Parts: sequence; structure tokens; C-alpha cells
Amino acid sequence: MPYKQLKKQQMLSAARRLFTEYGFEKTTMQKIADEAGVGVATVFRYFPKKELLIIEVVKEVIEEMVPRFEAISESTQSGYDKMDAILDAYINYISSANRDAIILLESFEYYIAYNPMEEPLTEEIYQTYTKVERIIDQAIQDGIQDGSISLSSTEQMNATTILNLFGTAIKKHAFNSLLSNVIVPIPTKEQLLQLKSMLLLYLKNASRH
Amino acid sequence: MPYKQLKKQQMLSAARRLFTEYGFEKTTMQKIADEAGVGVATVFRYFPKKELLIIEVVKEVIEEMVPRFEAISESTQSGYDKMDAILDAYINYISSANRDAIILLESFEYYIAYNPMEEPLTEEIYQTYTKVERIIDQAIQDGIQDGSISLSSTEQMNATTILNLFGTAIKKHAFNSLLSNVIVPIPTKEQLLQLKSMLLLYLKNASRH
Amino acid sequence: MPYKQLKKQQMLSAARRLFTEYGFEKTTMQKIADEAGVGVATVFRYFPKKELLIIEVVKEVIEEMVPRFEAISESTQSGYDKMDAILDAYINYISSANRDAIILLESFEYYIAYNPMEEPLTEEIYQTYTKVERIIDQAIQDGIQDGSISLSSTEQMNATTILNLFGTAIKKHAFNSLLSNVIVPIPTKEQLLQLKSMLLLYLKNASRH
Amino acid sequence: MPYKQLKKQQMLSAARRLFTEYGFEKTTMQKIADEAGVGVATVFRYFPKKELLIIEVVKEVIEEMVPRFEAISESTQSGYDKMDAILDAYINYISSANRDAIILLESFEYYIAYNPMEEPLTEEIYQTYTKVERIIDQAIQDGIQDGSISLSSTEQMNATTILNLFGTAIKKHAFNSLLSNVIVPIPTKEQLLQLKSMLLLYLKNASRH
DNA sequence: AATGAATGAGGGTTCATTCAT
DNA sequence: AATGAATGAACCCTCATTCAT
Repeated sequence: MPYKQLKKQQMLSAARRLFTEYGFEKTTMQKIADEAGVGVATVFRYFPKKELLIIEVVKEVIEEMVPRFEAISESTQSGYDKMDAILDAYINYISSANRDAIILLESFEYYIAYNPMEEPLTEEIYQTYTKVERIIDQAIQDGIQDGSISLSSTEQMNATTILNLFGTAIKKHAFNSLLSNVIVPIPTKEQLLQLKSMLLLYLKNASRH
Repeated sequence: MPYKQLKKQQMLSAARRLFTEYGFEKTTMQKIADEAGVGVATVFRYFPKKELLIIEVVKEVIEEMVPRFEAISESTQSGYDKMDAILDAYINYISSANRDAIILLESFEYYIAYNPMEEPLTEEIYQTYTKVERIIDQAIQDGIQDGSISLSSTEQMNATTILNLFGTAIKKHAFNSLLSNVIVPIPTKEQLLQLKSMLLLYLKNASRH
Repeated sequence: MPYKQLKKQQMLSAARRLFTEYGFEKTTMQKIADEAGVGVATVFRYFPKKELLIIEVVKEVIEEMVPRFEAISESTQSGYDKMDAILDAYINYISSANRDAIILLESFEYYIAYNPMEEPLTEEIYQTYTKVERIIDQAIQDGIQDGSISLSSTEQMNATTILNLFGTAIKKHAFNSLLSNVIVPIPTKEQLLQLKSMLLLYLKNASRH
Repeated sequence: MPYKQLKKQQMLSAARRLFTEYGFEKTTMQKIADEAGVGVATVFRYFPKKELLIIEVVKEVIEEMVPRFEAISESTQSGYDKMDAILDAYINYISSANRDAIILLESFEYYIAYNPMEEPLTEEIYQTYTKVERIIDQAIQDGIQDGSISLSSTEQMNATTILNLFGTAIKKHAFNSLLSNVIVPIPTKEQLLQLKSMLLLYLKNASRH
């Protein structure tokens, strides 16, 4: 069992590396096989379609990511502190080695835009995707109940929107940083932390304006 | 001469339509030729490489876009009002027919990520890209000078970051709305307008906190 | 026009030769291209799927065949003489160079048994297939009306059956003769002619027994 | 020993089922292994080449078939009655469950046409194939000697030819009935029985014309 | 002995690009 | 100048067969 799992993991890792570096389309099954040190047919044994390999890689990435947010969600901090932690997690992601993860995710969103897949395949991914949103919503709810966040119900919707846009932007910027030659300015970590302060301030005081 | 120009425009339009709908990679030169009502070889006469056609289409899109911001920049309003107008322009873009333009741009950012091109080709695009940023910066500068915006120099950097993130997020969301099956929640126009109010409020009052 | 037609014919001929010699499955598109002296992509330009090439080859074969029977059908001979001519045509086919044609047809029947195709593709072939049967039926009808054939209505059905079986067997034997190593005895032309005499005798006299 | 034999039989049966339904080429060794409930490697232990498995399946089919004819041949009936029985056997075959057997045989004839095998492998099959012919010949001989059949020596050759053609056609029609979408008319059992009567009549009376 | 794992050779098909008219 | 025709390189995927346990 561990051997089989090992081989599979080897291929997934090879695929992940190549997908991250060259993108899904430019990475051929043959190259993945070579990188993993196996034959092409072996790759197809484990992932009968390229699509399936892509899906599995993306799932892996997401599944590494979500627990961090879940851990925060399930902690005993105040809602406000949860949001603080969540935003930190976002920001740290793009400076860490796991930045690759975000690049892959971002890339995938583009990929499916023009390579639609059968629903069942992507279902699980979408499930996990929304999980993060629910976690954010929940943190806000928690904060409202424990008094650490004060937002009217309209403001609450806005807060979600804002945080979503923030997440979107962070991920996109992480992706942009892939491009060695891009000129779109990448925000520094300090700038992002400043922005975080602003957002937290908003969560705390919005309704007091 | 107008005939030649016409033919070229016809091809560009065909390409743009197809690129927007099917993406750069899935759109073949043959389909573009068909859509434009010319032969493939003709397309290659005008655009010797697919890359070049892509570049020209993207340039066209950007060049339609920038003047709107430039017009605002060159108007006689206060810096604050310029920012107001700029944010409006952003927001309106994604609900208008020109949403297609944003989709194309976003798509292009992914495309070059994995299909790096010779610098000279993309140079002009990057030039134009940064132009918008400079316009934003300028508007803020103007506002500070005319007193309609009050930001310390640190805050000013933050403001630029924030507005960049805002732009990034808006564009990404416009792209997401392409995906019929995506679950990532698209913000409503109202939510975006609320967010705009917040940003403007920040520009006005940041330094007074 | 004639040039394009020529190229297409060249490929069809190459395909036909190879299909006849090696069968549909063992003949690759690449080999066909080589045999025709063109690139693979060119073959695909004219026949976007291998299936379509197969269909066209088979159609060509059938269309060469049917007119012979139609000519007989439309001639002014008595029904009996038509049958005589039809049987002759059958028999001559398997000894002539056109024996290849029958091999191909027979091979095709096997091919579609396990490679079912979309109806519209095979429709035309089936149409033509049944045409021969209708011609036989018509010849018998003609013979009955002009008195050259005497069959009761039951016998008429039998006659059709018999002639169908005869046709089936002839074709199958022609195919068998492909197999250099086959031991199934191939009937000689003389034997077939004898059999023809029997069948004609039956047509003339059946109802008089 | 019985265990080994059992396993082997299981594989043969699985192969036979799949070969009949999907053809030799479209049936993979893996599917056979699955259907037989063993590993692929095991199939290859017993049948080192796919060819060998095909041969064995075909042999099995033939060996089920021939004894029926042999039984008739060795019975004490008149030659005429033997022929009657032989024709009945043929006809019944194609309506019975054993129709599958004929489909397989027919399929095999096409298969070897384009996948020639080493002589020794097919030798046995050809031996058995001709056995049926010899049985028919023998029955006719018997009939001539016991007076139940009257044919001159030329007629005797014709009779063999006719009966061969009859057998060929019957088998081919059985195969055709596989094809759900075929339009070639399948003769009914009644029509075949009528034809049988004719043939028997011929055997009895040919020389009296 | 039995088996799942591994694989290379090969097949159909696509597409940017070049050629020839 | 305009174009349809031509094409090789590359891609995804399959399968009989061998290997290692």
C-alpha cells in the first residue's frame, strides 16, 4: 500500500512541479512521466485522463490550504481575532514557499474557464472553495455575537464582499509574481499588513461611524 | 489603403471575438480566418505569428480602455473627484458590454505567464498597463495638492496599493463571471459602489484618524 | 478542381489498396499518407476521421459495382435473361481483378460489426446495398410478368432467399480466396456456372413440379 | 490439477464471451482477466500470446461443433438421411444459443485474414474445418452406395460445392444477425427449411433429369 | 503459482506555419 | 496580394506484454 501510494505521490509531485512552472497546457503527460521517473503508461494507470491528474493536483493543493483556515475557525478566539488570523494566513501564504500553491489555484481558474469539465470532477473543488468563504462569514458572525465585531446586517454583506475582493486580489498578485517580466506592481508584505489593519479597523468600527 | 486597413480590422475583430469566447489557445488561426472571411494565409500575411495577432488584439483592447482614464486625469476636477470618477469607470466597466475587454485582458495575463514573449512585443502593453497606475497616482497627488485628499506620504503608498488591489480584484471577478459554473460569488454592483464609498472616505479622512 | 479531385482520388486509391491488403484496422493513416505520397495532415484534411475515409472507400467500391447490375436491370431482356446476366455478373466478379472490391466489402461488413458508426454515415451504403436486392426482386417480378419465370408467390420468396444466400456465399468465398493459407475449398468458376444453371432451371420450372 | 484446469476454463469462457460480444481486436487481455476474475499476468501464464488464447477459444468452439456432425456421420442412417440431418444441424445452429459459436467462427475467419499466424497454430483448426467437409462428402458417398442418393460423379462435385456454399452462407447470415443495424435481409428459418427441401430433392433426383 | 505494476511502441488527431498558385 | 493546400511535429491515450513481489 505505501509503495503504491508513494508512486502516486511521486507522480502528483512531478505534475505539480511542472504544472506550476509551465502551466497545465504546456505540461505534457510524457514530461510528467519523465520527471516522475516512470513510463507514460504508468501515469495513465493512475490518472486515466490528464484532466483527472490536474484535478487531483488541484485538490491536493486546496486540501493543504483549507485546514489552516479551519484551524482558525475552530479555535476559541474572538471573531475579531479569527479574522485577524485569517487575513494573516492569506498574507503569509503569498510570501511563503506555498506561494506555488496559489499560483496553481489561480492557474486552474483560468484553465477551467476554457476547458470545462464534467461537474462531478470539479464538484469537490468547488465545495472546498466555498468552504473558505463560509469560514470567513462564520468568523464575522462569531465576532458580531461575541461583540468583537460590530456591523449592521448591510455592512456585514459589504464586509464579506470586501474580504472576498481582498482574497481574490491577493491570489492574483501571487500569481502575477510568477511572471518574471511583469510590470504590474506587486504589493509589499508591509503594505498588505497595513491594509489588513484597515480592514480590521473597519470590522471593529464600521457601525460606529 | 482603407481596404487593407479594413481587412486587418476585420481579422482583429474576428480574433477578438473568438479569443474572448474560447481563449487564446483554443482559438485556431483557421477559425479566425473563417470568422473574418479571409484565407488563413492572409491572416499570416498580416500577423506572421499567432503571438503577434494576440498582442495586437490586446493592444486594441487596452487602447480603448486607457483614454477613459486619461480623460478623467486631464479633466479639471479636484483630485478627489477624479478618483471618484476613476473608481466609477472601473466599476462600470465590468457591468457594461466592455466586460469582454476585461476578460480578454485577464486572459492575456494568464497567457503570457506560460507563453513568455520577446520583450519588444509586450513592452508597449506593459507601458500602457502602468499608465493607469500613474494616472491613479497622479489623481491622488492632485487631490493632496488641491486639498481634496488628505494623506500622509505613507498613507499615499497604501492608497495606491489598495486601489491596485481593488482594480485587480474587479478584473478577476469580471473574468470569473465568464465561468458559468463557477461558485466564487460575484459581487453585485451595489456592493462595489459601497466599497467605492469606503475607499473615497479613506482618501478624504485617512490622516485625520 | 481536377487537381483537388486528383489528390483526393490518390489518397482514396492508396487507402483502398492498403485496406484491401492489410485490412482497415491494420492500415494506419500514416501508411496511407506515405502510400499516397502526402503528409498525414493532408489525409486528415480530406477525411477528418479515419472512419470517413473507410466509408468513402467502401462507397467507391459499391458505386463501381451497382451500375453493372442496374444496367442489367434496365435492359430490355426478359426477366429470366436478366437473372442469367445478374448471376453471371456475380460469378465474373470473383474471378476478375475486381475481386478486390468484394474483399473490401466483405471486410467492411466485419468491421462495422464491432465498430458501429453513426447512422448517417452508413445510411448511403446500406441504401446501395439493398439496391442490388431490389434489382434481383425486380428481375424476378419482370420474369413472372413476361412469362419467362414461373414461380408461385411462396416460391418467389424462396427464390429471393436462395439468390441472397448465393450472393452471400459468393462474396464470402471471394474473401476467403484472399487467405493464402486457407483450406476452405474455393469453388471453381465451372462449379459456380453449374450452380447458376441449377438456379435458372429452378426459376423456370419451380412451379411446374 | 482440476483447479488448474478450472482456472484455464474460466479464462477461456471469459474470453469467449467477450470475443463474441466485442470481437477479437476490441477485447483486451485485461478485460478478459477481469471477467475471469484473475490477474492479467495469469492469463499470460496460460496463454503466452493473445493469439494463443484466440486459437484455443476457436478450437473449443469447433470442437463442440464437429461431434454433432460426426455423430450423424457415424450413425446407421442412409446417406440421404444423413444429409438431411446434417442440413438440419446447420440450420438449427443459427437459431440456437450456439449461434454465438458461429459468430465466433466467422469472426475468426476475418481475423486471420489480416493477422496471419504461424502454421502450426492454425493447423489443427483447419484440420477440423475440413473434417466437416469430408463428412458431407462421405454422407453423399454413402448415399450413392446405398442408393438413397443418385448423382453422377460430376454432379457429386457440384453437390459438394452447393453444400459448401450453403454452409458458408448460413454462417455468414448468422454473423450478420449480430449487427443490429444491418439491412441485409436475414432469411427466416422457414425459408431455410424450404431451401433444405430443395437441396435434398436435388440429391435424390439430380441424375434423373 | 499468481498477480498487480510498469511500460514502450504505436495510433489517431490537431494546428501553427509554409508553399504554390 | 490573396489564398487554399500541404505538412511535420507534437499530443493524448491504449494495449500486449514483461517485471517484481
